[in-house]
Amino acid sequence: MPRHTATTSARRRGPSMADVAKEAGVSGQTVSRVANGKTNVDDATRERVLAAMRRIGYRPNSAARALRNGQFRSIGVIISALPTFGNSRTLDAIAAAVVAEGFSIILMPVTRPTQGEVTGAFSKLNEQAVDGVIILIEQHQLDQSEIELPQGLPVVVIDSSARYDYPIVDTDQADGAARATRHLLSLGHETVWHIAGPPQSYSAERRRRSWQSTLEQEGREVPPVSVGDWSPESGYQAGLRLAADPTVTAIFAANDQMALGLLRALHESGRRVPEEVSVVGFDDMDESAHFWPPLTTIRQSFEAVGRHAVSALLKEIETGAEAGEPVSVPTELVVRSSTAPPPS
Amino acid sequence: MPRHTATTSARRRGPSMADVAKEAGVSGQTVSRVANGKTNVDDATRERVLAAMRRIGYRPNSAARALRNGQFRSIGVIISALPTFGNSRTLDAIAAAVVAEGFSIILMPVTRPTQGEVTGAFSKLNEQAVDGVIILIEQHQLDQSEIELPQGLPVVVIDSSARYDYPIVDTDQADGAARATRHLLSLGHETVWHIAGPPQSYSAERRRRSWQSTLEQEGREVPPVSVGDWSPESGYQAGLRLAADPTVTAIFAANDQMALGLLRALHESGRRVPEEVSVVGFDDMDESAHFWPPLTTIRQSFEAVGRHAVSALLKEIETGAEAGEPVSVPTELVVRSSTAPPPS
DNA sequence: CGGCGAGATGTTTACGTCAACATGGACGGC
DNA sequence: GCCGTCCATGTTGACGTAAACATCTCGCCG
Repeated sequence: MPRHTATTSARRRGPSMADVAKEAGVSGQTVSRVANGKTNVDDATRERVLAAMRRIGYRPNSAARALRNGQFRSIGVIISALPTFGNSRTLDAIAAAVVAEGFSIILMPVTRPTQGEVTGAFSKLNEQAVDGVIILIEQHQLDQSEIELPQGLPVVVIDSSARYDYPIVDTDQADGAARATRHLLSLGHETVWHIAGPPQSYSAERRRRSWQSTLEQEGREVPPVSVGDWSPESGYQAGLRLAADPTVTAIFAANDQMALGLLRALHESGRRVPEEVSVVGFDDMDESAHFWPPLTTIRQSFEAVGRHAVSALLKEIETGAEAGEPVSVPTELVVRSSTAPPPS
Repeated sequence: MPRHTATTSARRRGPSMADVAKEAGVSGQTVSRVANGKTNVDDATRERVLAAMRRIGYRPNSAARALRNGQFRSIGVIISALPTFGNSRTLDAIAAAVVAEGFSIILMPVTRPTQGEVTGAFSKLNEQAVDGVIILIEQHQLDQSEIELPQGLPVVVIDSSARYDYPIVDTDQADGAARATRHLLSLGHETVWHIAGPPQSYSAERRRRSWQSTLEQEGREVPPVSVGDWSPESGYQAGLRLAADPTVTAIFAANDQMALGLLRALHESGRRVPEEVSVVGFDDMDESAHFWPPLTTIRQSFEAVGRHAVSALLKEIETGAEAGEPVSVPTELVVRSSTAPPPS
């Protein structure tokens, strides 16, 4: 590697407290006091320092501050499948809550949710740069074997199996799936078919199990499950098969995207929604109200999930307390035009 | 604020190089050399140090490293409307590219894209913690008056007006809109109607202008514009009005979400797509292929935009060079089932 | 067999900030 | 008028790292 002179590629360092101090004719410590809003500074002096700061464009150096305090005031988010509807919403809520607390947020994307990638995310992005971590990973083989997270770093897990020792925040998946199933049953349908998400996903599993046990509780037959991968395409494929069976009158898709594909399959097969077949989704995406027909679905509050995750993490960071109670965020049934009583 | 003893809320600092040095019986400097993969270390010594690191769980302290080097190896992303389809995709691409370069990424969300919020994002999250910034803001009043960005911090702007002095990376909006318009014209439609995005959005403006000038070039009448706000609901409202006019046979919606609302309005009004009315969208969301009918649209590569933004920024960081050439990412017409020749 | 260079390792110091302690002046009570 | 107090401000040092420089040990060549 060639040597450069200081001006070439080296970042020219910004002005430091010492520069401000010289400019204002005070000591560095006084500058520090002003920068941190301490009260024991004469008003005139404070003004002079503030003016000097503005004049030379002083910005506090967060690295030095972090080094001094042993705290970074920032939290990391390990996330996979960021552009996913739910994940991006949750991330947004997390980010908003985090900055509201005066922390900043470091994003650690992983391409695939494998064990190695996740542990790598910790070490690769030197984990000494965060005070805590939120793990937001859709489907994980993680559960296969314990993943080792660095020493005493506070961690909150969203949407995980209960295998972790860390606080968990999530939507009440079981309750949502039960609502969807009961809604269809209460309209008079004999039973409810299901297009599930990928079995590696813990949310998908919970929705599937809850759908099943709700049917069993009501003494209904449990039809075979179609398995998708959350994508509209997989919903479409499953829908094509379901549409061919005239006994199918009610379908619960594990998310809105698969419901969209399902609707398309039903249209193409000439099965009218909701007159012949009723459909319920899960998520309540922005788009769902404008599907054709507008989709009845289960709304989950990603915002609440994000907020709870942040507050749990911050509490853990401040008190040093280990894992608190898991938090379960309730869901809501949104009835639109894709459900109706079965044809008589 | 009450005083705590060291064990209470104070983050217990992890082991430092000094600890490793003592454990391995070498000097701190040698530990540093091993940590940084320098070659001038005896193999036996290196092994010993590595073992010591593992034994006591050493992690490099990035704050101290940043302080020493004057570099953070991290870049900030100022983003508004994160959960938006395009933004989350772009952010994902940015994140992937950034970590591939060994940098980490700090998220700075702003709730509204006002001048104050954006400048606040710089100072609030002490901007000394990043080596550069990518601004990803959908619609901005920013252009109203110059926003003052901190001194010599490298900046890349995505989807902005040309008012900035910073490198700009964006989709070739004009080209995309022209493709959409010409596609409809080439099917035999007399003219093309347009549902535009919000006028504050520079992308929306460019799409609208390109649609208009394409029509003018072809000597077609330019119908009045419907203005939406990107949401399916606004597309639906505009669609209701358009559907009532029997002379409307071809509509170009400025994004897929508004196209979705438009499709619903056409269905509700009993206007068949594509037999009576053709529709083209813009974005090519995952869902678009499964709209009813599957949507003809303009695909833009958010991935390419993200990648280019990162490489432009990194180049600027390394060389210190000011604003490079703006980058324009091409679009692609994806023909599906929502377009056809007009009814004869 | 003395000297010299190369490579391994140690020592010093500075990066920017802020807690802890030190200093120094003003003011009030007796 | 002397002393104790309080408040503004200054000085010192340490956080963990790594560049620069210093030292020490070999081995090789003349």
